[in-house]
Amino acid sequence: MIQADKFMEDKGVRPTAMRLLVFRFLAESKTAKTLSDIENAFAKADRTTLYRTLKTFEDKAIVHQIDDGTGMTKYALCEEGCNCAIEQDLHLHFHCNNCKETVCLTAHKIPHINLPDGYVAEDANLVLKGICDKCSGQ
Amino acid sequence: MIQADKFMEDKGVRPTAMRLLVFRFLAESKTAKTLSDIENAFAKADRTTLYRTLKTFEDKAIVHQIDDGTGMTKYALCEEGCNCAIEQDLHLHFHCNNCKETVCLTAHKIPHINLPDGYVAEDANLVLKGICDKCSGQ
DNA sequence: ACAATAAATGCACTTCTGTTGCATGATTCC
DNA sequence: GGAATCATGCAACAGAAGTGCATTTATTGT
Repeated sequence: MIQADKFMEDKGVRPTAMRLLVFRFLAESKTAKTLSDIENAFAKADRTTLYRTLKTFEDKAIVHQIDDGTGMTKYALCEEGCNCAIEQDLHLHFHCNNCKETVCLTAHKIPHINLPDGYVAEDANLVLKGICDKCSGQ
Repeated sequence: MIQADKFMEDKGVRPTAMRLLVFRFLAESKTAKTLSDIENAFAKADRTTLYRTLKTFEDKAIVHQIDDGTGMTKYALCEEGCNCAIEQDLHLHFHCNNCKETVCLTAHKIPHINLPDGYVAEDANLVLKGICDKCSGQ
């Protein structure tokens, strides 16, 4: 992992203490996290600050939002080379019905779909649900 | 369209006045509707009643929920032969960024995805976003 | 270094959707 | 007709998302 503060400055985000903590928390997470997850991870954190921190991160293509159908938006770090900034990085997400965690499957892109005449796709969201590798005992 | 009340009785749902209205409203809709949409369509309707009506419809496989990423769950009638009751009917949904409407593309099934070892898919949700046929002027 | 400016943070509050409890009204069954 | 069951409506709550504003912290220019 590169230096977090240098990385953030390169992205045009001031590396404050809180932001570095959030960044590192997400970096160490293997799964996508909700705002509440992050809030609970730091006892003294204010929800609004975290909310705006994540929004800033999103604007600067440091994290991307994930809507896995649980009703709570989750956040995950963009991978090296994730081009969320320019266009949507159309990898799919997997939500485990057992451990309730959601992971990015960055290697798996959403396949192209032939739409009826007149429909123009600009974005896509594919969420698979089932049992993840850890829960399937493999 | 078959008789709505007979259809509902076959499904095991008592065809009350409100339910028939909701059913007909959804039947006449080309797009998926939110609870608020339905609420606004009938001035004197109570939100709770509509909420439970939709829940009942869902249990009896008359409608299915759609999560198009807008944050509001939408509802659409199940098609003839839609097997939501037995298993998920994995058709995809299209959300228009222009008119904000969401439609079922029942003819388009979600393609099979090869997952990494240990992952077992049980369900899937694919939402494409862009411009619909009406808004693209075709 | 110091003032002026800009950015980040924290608190309070609002809004909106989804949801449940409970009392009342309508329907079915015997 | 009366009991039981189901549907409805009102009120209230929960949780997440979002906004406004004041305060603190950092940056800039001189």
